[in-house]
Amino acid sequence: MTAKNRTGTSKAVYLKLKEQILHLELPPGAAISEIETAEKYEISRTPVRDAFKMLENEGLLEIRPHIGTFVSLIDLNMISDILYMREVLEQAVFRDLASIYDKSHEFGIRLILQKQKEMLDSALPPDELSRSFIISDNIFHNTLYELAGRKNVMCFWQSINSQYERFRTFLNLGDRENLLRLYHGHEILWECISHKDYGNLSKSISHHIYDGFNSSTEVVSRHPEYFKHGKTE
Amino acid sequence: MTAKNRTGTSKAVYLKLKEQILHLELPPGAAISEIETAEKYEISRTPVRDAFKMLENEGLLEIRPHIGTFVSLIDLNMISDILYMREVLEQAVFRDLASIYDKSHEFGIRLILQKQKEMLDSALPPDELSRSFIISDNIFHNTLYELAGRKNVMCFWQSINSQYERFRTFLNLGDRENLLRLYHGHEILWECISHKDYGNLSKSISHHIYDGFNSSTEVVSRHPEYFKHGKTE
DNA sequence: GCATTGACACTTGTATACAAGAGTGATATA
DNA sequence: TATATCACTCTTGTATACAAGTGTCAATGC
Repeated sequence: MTAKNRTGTSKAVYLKLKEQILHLELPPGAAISEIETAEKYEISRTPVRDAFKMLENEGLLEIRPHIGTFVSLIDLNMISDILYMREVLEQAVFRDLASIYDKSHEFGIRLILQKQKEMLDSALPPDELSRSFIISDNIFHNTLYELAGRKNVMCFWQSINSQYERFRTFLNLGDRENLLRLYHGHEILWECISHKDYGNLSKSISHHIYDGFNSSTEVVSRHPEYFKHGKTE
Repeated sequence: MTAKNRTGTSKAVYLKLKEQILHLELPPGAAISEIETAEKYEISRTPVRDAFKMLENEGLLEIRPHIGTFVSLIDLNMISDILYMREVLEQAVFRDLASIYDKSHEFGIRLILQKQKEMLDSALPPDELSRSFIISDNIFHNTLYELAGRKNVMCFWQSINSQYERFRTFLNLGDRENLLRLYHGHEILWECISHKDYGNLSKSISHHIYDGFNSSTEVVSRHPEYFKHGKTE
């Protein structure tokens, strides 16, 4: 973290902290101080404050004036609603994409899918595999949104996706078995789109999204302190 | 703007500026300086900067480092995608609401609708009528989301709704005739929900949302400098 | 006349000092 | 012993000084 930059310092801190939060190195509920962070990266409080505000906007931090700043607890109700939005939006967007699908779209998508398959067949260490695959997963979805002409929907989406990303990491949805299921989900998704199979498209999207989430109760109960258990309404 | 507060100053400035932007008192493209704003409200640059960042997050300001800060142009592609998301999400949420509807929901909604009717029948000056009605319009939609048990969806929604609000003001969708159409849209919407009339529900939502937007080209062409006419893709 | 250059006035980004809320714990008092 | 109070230290909020990028425009050299 060079201290010479006169621009981009805030963003660098933001990205660094975000990574640590998403990978649970900064666990939910942890206290995080402006001064501490500033000293750690040898910068002043100002860019740190900027970064904190950005993370607060994404729901990853909770700033309580004159008390402290804390990594936000995982709000299962929020996660549920995020998945709901994703389900509804993707069903609509991908249905639109299927309706305008033509052969020219094939190549780009096949390329991404093949890359994912190669990753899974490779001998990458689990941690690295997981990280690479999730990046490629995002690219896959981004590309579909873009082909459907709904780039803005994707843009907006990324701003609230952080909380779900963290949850996904927590569930350790990154092991090989889960990644394989994700990959097969992608293949099925694309089959449905390219064959304009609207009936199975909706079902495969819902399954793809909620896969893993519904079987999370057992894992969640092992770290109750990470979760917000407010009023269930 | 009291300068004695040690908390809440940023938020106050944010709300004030947001109001001015949404009501086009600060028109799209206008330059707005941190120092100027700070002097105007007799505070320092710090809370002004915070407010600017918040508005940038909502897409209402564009901060160009070392150049200046400008009220963002209205991006019609973005508006289109926002309406699309709203259409898709509301169709899903309201359909869910219809499926769990029972008589106990009736009273609260009827109360809101009656209030709106009274507004329209009153002799309020157009400006005030418009403002009050839009607030009540938001309450109406909020309540429906809440009844459907999707409060978080609404929350998230409000964070990207600002740009649409501004566009709506620009179109002068606040005149009595348009407000009446909005009101009738509400009545029809609620009829569909309470009678579980799924077929007409989707249609009336789409109509309610796009009403006014499609007839906007003429008005838009009168102020081309307010709009972003980037690549149409 | 034209192009280049450099001083200058602006902007936002960053660093730092101070203000004030909020919790903690020791101490004085009943 | 129980309780209230006050000092201390932590936090974030705000004010201000300085750094550095960017564009303007006039002066200078050709």
